[in-house]
Amino acid sequence: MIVKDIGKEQLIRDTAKHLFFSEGKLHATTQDIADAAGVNRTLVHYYFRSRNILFEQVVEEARLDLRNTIDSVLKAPLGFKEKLQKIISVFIDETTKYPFRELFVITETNRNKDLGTSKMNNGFIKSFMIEVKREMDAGNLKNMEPKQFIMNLFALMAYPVLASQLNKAILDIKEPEFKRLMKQRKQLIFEMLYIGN
Amino acid sequence: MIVKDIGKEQLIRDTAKHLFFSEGKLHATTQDIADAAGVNRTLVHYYFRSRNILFEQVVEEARLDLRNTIDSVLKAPLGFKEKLQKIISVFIDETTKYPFRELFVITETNRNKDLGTSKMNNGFIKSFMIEVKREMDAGNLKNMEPKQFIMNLFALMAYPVLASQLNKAILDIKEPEFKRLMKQRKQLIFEMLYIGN
DNA sequence: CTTTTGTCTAACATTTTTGTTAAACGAAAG
DNA sequence: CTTTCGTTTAACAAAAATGTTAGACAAAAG
Repeated sequence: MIVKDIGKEQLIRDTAKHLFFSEGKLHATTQDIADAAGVNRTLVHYYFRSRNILFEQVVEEARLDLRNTIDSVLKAPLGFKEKLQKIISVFIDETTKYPFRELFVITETNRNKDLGTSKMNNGFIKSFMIEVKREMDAGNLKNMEPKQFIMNLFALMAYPVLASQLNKAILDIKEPEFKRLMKQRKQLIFEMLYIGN
Repeated sequence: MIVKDIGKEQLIRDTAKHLFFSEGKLHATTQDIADAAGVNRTLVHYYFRSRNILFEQVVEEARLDLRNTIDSVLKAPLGFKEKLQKIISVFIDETTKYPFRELFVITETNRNKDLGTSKMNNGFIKSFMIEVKREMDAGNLKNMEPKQFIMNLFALMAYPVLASQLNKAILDIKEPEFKRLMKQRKQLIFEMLYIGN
């Protein structure tokens, strides 16, 4: 992992993120984090006072990153078709980079039902849903409730990476083939959803 | 929760499963489990000797249940169309009953990469993939690699429930509406995948 | 040079979770 | 009735994880 020299505080935060989001070690202890960062465990407490504070910060960053990722593409000034392609592209790139980030947010959002709710929803989704409805009326998308469309979109983008180990096990495939399949998916997902031309 | 009188051992196992799979409390301690089961914590150790043994048993049961669910429908002697409908129906019913079971299996399969692999894959998926290929050639399914089709299928079935809290947050909906949307999905997923008549 | 300041660490303390033991209890067998 | 045997529990022990303190250290300020 690339290490910034800017400071141990950021190093610790980044390492925690790396353990949680890239390696999927959801139960990593302060010791695990310190070891991975190559610092003394006490330093974690020096900067964050408690594991929980570090934890909260990282969860919050994850939730924000996820939300920003979604927002930044939803509000892009593009035609629907191009926007949809961009959403898929950006989201899959992000997901590949941090395969477990969404799993992490899911787990934490489940654990603390109230906390996440208010911080995720925003106006962009609503205006995107209106666009979706318009495209359905125009015959470019299969007709359904826009909310269903969005759930389908996220499902197709997120699930395969999220459950990559399980998918590999069920389909009996190894990493190289899995990588190849993931590459195909940007185009594939678009084709599954967009039936216009 | 309905409690069988058959014995505390099974009660403890069931309670653990309930906490893990239905409530999503992935980090429940022996104390949590004992409290939820209404038994003394020592009893957990009396029957299972260690938390880890109980844990392994429950993971194994989950993996087996998931595999059995998949197998039982895959090998059903039905035409493809009916089989696909049945797969979706059974899987969604199961997922609704144990919303976190797959999340749990995913998390654990991630944690212990080697363990799960061998125990999940089996012949039924392979023969199902052949059926899928045949239906693609017949023009009843959009043409793609069968493995992609299966990932799409699982994604559409599993993700919305798995990430229900996140979906509710993003789409700004409450439980009743979410339930309604879930009910619609059996038909919807089928229609998205099966383009024949 | 010495003082200050922020960073870092070892040693210690506390809390949380897990695991063990010895004994209590009640039902069924003798 | 008393013995046996599986179940259950309280009390104790150990381990794992978190949190605190006092002081070392080095670089910058005086």
